[in-house]
Amino acid sequence: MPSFKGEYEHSVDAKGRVAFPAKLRKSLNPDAQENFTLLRGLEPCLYLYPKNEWEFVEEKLSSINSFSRQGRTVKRNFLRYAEDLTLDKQNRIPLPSHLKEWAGIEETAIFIGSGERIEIWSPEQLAEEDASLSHESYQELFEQVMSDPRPEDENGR
Amino acid sequence: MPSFKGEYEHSVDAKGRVAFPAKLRKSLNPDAQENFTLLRGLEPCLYLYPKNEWEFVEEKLSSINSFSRQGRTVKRNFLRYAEDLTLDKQNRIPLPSHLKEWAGIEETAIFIGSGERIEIWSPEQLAEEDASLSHESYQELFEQVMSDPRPEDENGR
DNA sequence: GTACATTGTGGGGAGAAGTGGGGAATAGTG
DNA sequence: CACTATTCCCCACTTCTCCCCACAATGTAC
Repeated sequence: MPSFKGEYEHSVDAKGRVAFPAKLRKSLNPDAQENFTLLRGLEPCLYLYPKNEWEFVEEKLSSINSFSRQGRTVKRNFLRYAEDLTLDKQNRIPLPSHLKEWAGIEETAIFIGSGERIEIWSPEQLAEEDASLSHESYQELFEQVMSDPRPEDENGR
Repeated sequence: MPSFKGEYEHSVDAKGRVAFPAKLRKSLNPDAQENFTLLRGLEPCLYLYPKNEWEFVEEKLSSINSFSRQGRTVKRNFLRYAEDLTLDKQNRIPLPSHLKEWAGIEETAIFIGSGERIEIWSPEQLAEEDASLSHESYQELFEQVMSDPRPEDENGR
């Protein structure tokens, strides 16, 4: 199954709508039917999961113990900022204002295909993230991660 | 299965299109059906994977944990600069402008068959890379890499 | 050598994608 | 209940991508 890839910069209009990139649309699983879940990422960006991939995330979440302090904390703070949304007839998504503000997205949004999910960044936050990653350190990290078999972690999403 | 080999120099036209070398075309797996993924290389060149080879790369990527910091950094920075593309009816590929600029490719592109993938270089960057590799150091490196059995690393792509 | 096929190179334009606005329908508030 | 705010639907325009065409150069077969 093809995964999301590429970087696309689009305008966010006055109503908070932004076009979902046509090339990313081609990588959507037909079962997902343009239904997504959008939430805060671990960096200052948003994570956009199509429905079929979000189901794996929920499966993982449901295996967490809701009665442990750690489990409750993770579930609460992961899910409280999540929202379901769908593409409109012009293939745009409405960015909820609380998520847009949190990620610092104003007039421009950058979509980054990252395998099973899509990240949505503001140009400023992305530039900061990029500035903190040198080519040398990326190269080392790449070689380390790509040559590391680590079969135990293979279902992490 | 035959692998890509050889070096071919072609013109890039004003629309960013460049002919895919006919001899490399003969080494394509018919299953790939002229579908490719193009991305930034680790050196200042582009990597072009036919679909069937890219699938192995994606398989490796999907085994990386998207919730670990290292995992998500690698996925983001590897996939954000990747794009799917297909040959047109004249067997040309459209080089996306962001990749073309990054690799310093202007009016001429050099294709280098490198086994399971193809590298695309600008003449200037290739000349620099060549200048920094003396025949002696290449010879040593060659003997070291080719005489090192290391079967664990053989799936790296 | 010639004739034909294949490969490489460049241009025009139709259709897809991106962008923005108005107004109807729905949800929220007092 | 009435009023306001938000969401959703539809439309229109601009820009970009991709399809098609044509010609020149090179390779292959006879």
